[in-house]
Amino acid sequence: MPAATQITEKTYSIGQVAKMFDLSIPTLRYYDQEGLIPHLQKTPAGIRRFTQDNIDAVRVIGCLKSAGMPIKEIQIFMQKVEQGDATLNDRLAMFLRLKKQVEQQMQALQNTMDMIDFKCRYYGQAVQDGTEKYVKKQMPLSSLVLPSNNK
Amino acid sequence: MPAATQITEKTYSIGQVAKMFDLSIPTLRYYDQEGLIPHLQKTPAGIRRFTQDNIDAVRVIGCLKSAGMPIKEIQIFMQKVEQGDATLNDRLAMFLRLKKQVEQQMQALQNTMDMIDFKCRYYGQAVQDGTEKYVKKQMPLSSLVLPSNNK
DNA sequence: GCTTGACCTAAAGTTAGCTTTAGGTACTAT
DNA sequence: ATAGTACCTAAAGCTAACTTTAGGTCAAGC
Repeated sequence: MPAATQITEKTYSIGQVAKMFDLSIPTLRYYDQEGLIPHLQKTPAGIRRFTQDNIDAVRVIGCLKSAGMPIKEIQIFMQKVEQGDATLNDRLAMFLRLKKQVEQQMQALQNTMDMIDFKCRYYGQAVQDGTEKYVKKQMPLSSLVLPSNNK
Repeated sequence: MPAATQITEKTYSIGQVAKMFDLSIPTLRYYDQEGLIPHLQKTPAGIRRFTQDNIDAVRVIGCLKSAGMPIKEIQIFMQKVEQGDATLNDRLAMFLRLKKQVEQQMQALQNTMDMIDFKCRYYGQAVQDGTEKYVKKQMPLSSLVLPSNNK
């Protein structure tokens, strides 16, 4: 064994991380300020150094955000991450809940897509006719039935 | 033929429409103010009366919003609706563009779902192990490959 | 030794999309 | 006629998620 077993992990500057994720530097600082990046360290001079774990956290933030989760809730999740193994159950429960929410979002987006497809057909015909007059009666919006909300 | 052919279409109050779509009354007024509801009429006393067309417009607003379209753009679209048949091409083009955007959103949401599924498996194992220690090495986040961005 | 570029903090500013407030009008039933 | 309910406008207020501003540190290269 070496006398000084200091495994200095590779780290990245805030600018490098910003480019990786196409985020602005102030945004990353804001995330840090809000406690969204567990265990993010600074050099004695006060410069942030991102470890792989920190980078993974930024990736998870992106995921949670695109699932529509507000910053405050992401904060709560990251606090649980900081608390270690005692919160594993909570974190699993959180992702299971999130999965259901995202399933609903996908269904909602599919409904939106159905409406858009309808409108594409509608306006496709209207453009052919040169007027909306005929298509308006033959393809009323009411002919687009919303899918039953199966629970 | 009757002497006075006044086809008085059935109309709805703002409160009724609010309930139909589960929107607040101020929200509907705000939409009207922003010009999102073409041809919305008021009684001489200034009370809004929603025709079927107006109600269809509210439904379309909901669709465009859930497609992530900002109010300002919905406004532009509704202005084209008000301009009549001359803008049919524009409106078709708009929905075709929107369709592509929503396809991308669905792909993004699928990626989010993949991450969530991964985290469910990850924390499921961690909970079984009683610690994150082992699963962290065996299932690093990097093992979740992002799908190639096929154009 | 001085300029350049990347970083820092604290605090104020911005934008979207509503919501709330304050004060008033108009049918509806008792 | 008066109480209640639903509607109205104009304007101010609110929240989230950043962004911008102002002023400063630090290490590297010329």
